[in-house]
Amino acid sequence: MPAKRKPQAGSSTASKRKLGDKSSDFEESDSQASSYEPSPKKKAKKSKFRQKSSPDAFESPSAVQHTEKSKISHSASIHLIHSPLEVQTALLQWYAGVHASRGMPWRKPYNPLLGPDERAQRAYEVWVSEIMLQQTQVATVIPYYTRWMEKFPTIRDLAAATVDEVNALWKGLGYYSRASRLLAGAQKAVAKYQGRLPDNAKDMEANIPGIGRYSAGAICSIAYGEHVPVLDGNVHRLMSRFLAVHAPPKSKATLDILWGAAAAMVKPKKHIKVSSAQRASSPESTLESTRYPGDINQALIELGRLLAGLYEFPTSSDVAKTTSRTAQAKIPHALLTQLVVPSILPYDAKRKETESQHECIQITSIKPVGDVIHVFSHIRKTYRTQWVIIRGGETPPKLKIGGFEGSTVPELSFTDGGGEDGLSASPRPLDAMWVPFNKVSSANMGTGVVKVWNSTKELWERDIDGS
DNA sequence: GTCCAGATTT
DNA sequence: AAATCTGGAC
Repeated sequence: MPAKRKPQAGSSTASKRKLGDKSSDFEESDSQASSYEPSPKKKAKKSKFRQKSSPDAFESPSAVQHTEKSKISHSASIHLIHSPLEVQTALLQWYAGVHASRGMPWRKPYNPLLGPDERAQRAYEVWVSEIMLQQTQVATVIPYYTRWMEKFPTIRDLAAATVDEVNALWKGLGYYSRASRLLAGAQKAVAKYQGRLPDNAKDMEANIPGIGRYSAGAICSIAYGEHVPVLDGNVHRLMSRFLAVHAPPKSKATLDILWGAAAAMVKPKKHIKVSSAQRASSPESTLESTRYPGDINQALIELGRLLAGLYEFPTSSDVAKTTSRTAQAKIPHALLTQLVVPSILPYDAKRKETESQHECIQITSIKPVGDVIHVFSHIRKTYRTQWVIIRGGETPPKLKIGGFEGSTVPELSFTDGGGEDGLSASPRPLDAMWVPFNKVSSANMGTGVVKVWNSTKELWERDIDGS
């Protein structure tokens, strides 16, 4: 998914990261389970998976370095969404608060009462926006979109236009072949479909030039309410992290997993029969009726896109390469100041009987995990990771984020590595950034997995036990 | 992202 | 020979 709906410029490191980048590989061999290999590549393109010879400092105790292309030995089921409803709820709740924030003129609330013609008009609008968004970021597209709709309010207006008129409006967007396909698509829709874009993704993709799997899914879910998935670069990034996928990002196996996950998100729920009277009185059913596939897809895209407001684990920047192992072990204690915590006991201090578990937190263990290299554009960053166990407190400590201390923790937490990420929004609990320990890699180091809030307690307790 | 041409598989 | 996959171009 190269050129596409670009993430907000300069927002964060993640926008430049290659998902599944294998610049370094640490995967704890995880004995059991099936062996899942992302698409059997023909010849051994070993060079592509450059190995990292663990430099200086220390060796990672649990990391295993592979000399061959690593195979992932775990059940493929970890890459499935196990409670789509739960995730959907959190996602839509998040989206409800941001969907209108960027003033996208093509984004309108889904109206299930619309008739065929009105839906087709919506499809036209979404279509134009989607094609423009494939190559340009939202802020830039808006004025182009507005001008376009003024000149060609309906698909019939577009169909009647000349290439020159279209190109004139497209000027500055580049990729003119898209503009000409837009025109060709409109003409075909008028000539063969009574001026209405096909109302289902399959037909749309098969018959309208310039519309592929992604666009068909986006347009049909948003305009027609069809339960079809979308997977663009943003959703790819989101789902990769959510499911802790660490594999060649473009391989068929990886794509299959991600499309499957995207499909699970919009899978229609066999709704329980509710009378309109019940619906009116039950907030539950009201929410249920609000779960339109188009909203889910847009929410996924939106969450995967800017990427600002992402969080990383507490990090100390610019640590000298020569820092000794002993000196490094002292860093985590200083990092506690980045957390919202009750009083802190020194690492080595013996806990006095009088000191309540709840009033004090204390680091009880610090272990080097190994180095993780994060490469994005021209920057190459080494994370010297340490596994720190913190004991005490009633709940997982939250990250102190400038000015937002104490605000509400959203149900969805999404984090990213990279020190230059804009840290905004509300503080996240540390455990919301939890990443399966055996999956620490360049692809997800410092990257939190989106977690549904009500599942974090369990994770927290499990981590404390060190199991 | 989509399209297309060449390679591969059934 | 049709269906599917893959890598590069726009």
